[in-house]
Amino acid sequence: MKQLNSVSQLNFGFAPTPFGECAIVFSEDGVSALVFHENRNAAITDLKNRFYDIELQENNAKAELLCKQIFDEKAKTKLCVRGTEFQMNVWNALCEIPVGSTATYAQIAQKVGKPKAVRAVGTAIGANPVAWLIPCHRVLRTDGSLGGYRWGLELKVKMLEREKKI
DNA sequence: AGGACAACGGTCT
DNA sequence: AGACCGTTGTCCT
Repeated sequence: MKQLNSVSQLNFGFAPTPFGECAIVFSEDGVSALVFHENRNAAITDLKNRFYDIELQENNAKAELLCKQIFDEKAKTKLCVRGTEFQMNVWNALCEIPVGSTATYAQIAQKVGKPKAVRAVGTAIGANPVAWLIPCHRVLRTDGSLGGYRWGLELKVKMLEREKKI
């Protein structure tokens, strides 16, 4: 996955998904954010926070096309995100969890070469900017319980169930 | 099965 | 420097 470096402008828009409406931020280089929200204002606040230094241009038509591609087809979507080196490592590790299976926070910590940084892995996963595409929902606690989810545990469960069927 | 708790490491203020 | 966290292992009841 690519690192988003200094750009002045990105596209964003709202679009329907099987899990409710999402807000998505994107460019030629790939998806920079995909978030769920209670209402559009909350989404905008969230995104302005993440991209405080970048101008966001609304383009819902493009956003809908992109989401169709993401959730209908199984084509791989390019990613272009911003994060610390540690976070990038963690997110890359998440992308290696196969569809339909799960991993634990401890396993991810192991994978990024910092077996004791479990707690930090948790926060890094929580900072994931791109729901679904970076499959942070596939990470559970070591004891098998759900752990947390930034956009609500209910959504985490829905995503896991949908993947089970594929 | 479930609660309390210390230790852990990255990130934010 | 201190606090916050999508955790974990251990030690309880």
